[in-house]
Amino acid sequence: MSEKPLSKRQQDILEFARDYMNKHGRPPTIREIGKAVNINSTSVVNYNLGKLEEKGYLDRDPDVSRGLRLTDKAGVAANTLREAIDRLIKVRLVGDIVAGRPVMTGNDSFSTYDEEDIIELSPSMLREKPEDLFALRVRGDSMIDAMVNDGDIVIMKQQFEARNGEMVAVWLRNDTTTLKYFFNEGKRIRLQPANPTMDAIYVDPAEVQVQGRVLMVLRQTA
Amino acid sequence: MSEKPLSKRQQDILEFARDYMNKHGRPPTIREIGKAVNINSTSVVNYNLGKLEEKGYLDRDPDVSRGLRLTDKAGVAANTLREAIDRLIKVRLVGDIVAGRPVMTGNDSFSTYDEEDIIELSPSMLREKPEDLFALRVRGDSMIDAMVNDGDIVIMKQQFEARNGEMVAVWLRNDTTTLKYFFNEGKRIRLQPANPTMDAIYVDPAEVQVQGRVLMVLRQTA
DNA sequence: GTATAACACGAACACATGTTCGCTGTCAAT
DNA sequence: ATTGACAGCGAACATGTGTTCGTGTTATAC
Repeated sequence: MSEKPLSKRQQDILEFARDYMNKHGRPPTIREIGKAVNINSTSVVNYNLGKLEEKGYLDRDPDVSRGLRLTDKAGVAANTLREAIDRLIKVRLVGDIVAGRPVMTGNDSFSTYDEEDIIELSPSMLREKPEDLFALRVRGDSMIDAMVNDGDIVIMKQQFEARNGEMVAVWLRNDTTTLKYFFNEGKRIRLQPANPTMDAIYVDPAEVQVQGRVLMVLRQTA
Repeated sequence: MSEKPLSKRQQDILEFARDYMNKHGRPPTIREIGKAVNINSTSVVNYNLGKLEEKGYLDRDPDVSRGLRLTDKAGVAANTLREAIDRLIKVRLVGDIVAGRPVMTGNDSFSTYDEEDIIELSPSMLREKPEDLFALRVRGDSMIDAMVNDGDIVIMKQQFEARNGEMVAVWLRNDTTTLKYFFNEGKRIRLQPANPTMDAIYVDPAEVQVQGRVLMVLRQTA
């Protein structure tokens, strides 16, 4: 492992490339790098990119425009996670989930929902279509029995039916939305809190509307 | 909102672009799309890209090579999130956290830790360096009072000191690692469980070793 | 001093790539 | 039959972009 430090130019190039990719979703060209880092000659940029590749900060595809990729050594992995989460939250946070009210969504997910649409969704479809994912921010501590805090973000997959044992968001006829484990016991449906010290509730199937399955719970304490 | 369905070709283009970007980290060129979707003429690809842009599935930067970006409508956000999480977990899951044992890490984080290294880390450094992030998978339900389940993944930032009110992973001299809210009360340190029905424990500062601050809790129920 | 390597510059080149244009075919509406 | 919108084709063009080459500069070692 050669521990040659990066020159200022090389650091600038790395930083610019990282920002550029975050901003534009594609790698920069040699000339774009040059302009940003005040290098007039494309060959100099090319030269330094070669050095960065030697040192393992990026990969290059020869003869391909914008053919460079930052490696983990250049510090992308953790960043992309945070940005992806930020983005998901910004884009797909379709509503809040509050005890005492049904889930309200602005536009596309549940508002256009229609009884007629409760058709069987094939499991493969669900796996393949990430568009069905959405996120809800939990307000209040009504979900505390599901180990979900005030402020937590629940990432769900939209589906209107549930299999036994899945944790789902259900809307009850008494205008309450909760997160519970779902068990269909034939004549009635058992909704089991995640907290074992709390009792299950039993409801008539007609009074239950499954809204989605809980895939992930996110809690930010920063 | 025109609800024209996408033609087969346009669906193929979207899918190919998504895969290509996941694989190569850069958008494809018109000709690459053409080859993948069996279109011989670049103008036809161009035409369909225009249609897709009209319908809001992507953005294009004119006169820029590989100047196309998929929008959220095309279902990228959720994908990148999942991949980023997978990647982070794969790369940075440095160990398990089990009640009754201190945190064990294979290589770089805590194992090389030395008493001498407990030096003040500037907050700005922490903000700037995403390398300090790491993840732990919680085993057992000893953290249940912190609203953290068996199997949850805790994303932490390595730090050896804590400010009051932060949720931290602490290692106690009795060989226990727990997640608690941290309060330094001078002579003693109060460790407060997240669950309000549980009592705080008080420990001597010499017996407490802060290992990191909890940034995020991840629970996958899929 | 000279030699050598690392770094930088600018110009020229080759080809990759987005854009444009004329043409054809299909299909539904008139 | 005619029109017009839509979809597709192929060729030509202008420009974007990676590559190469000769040269110059600076620092270090001999």
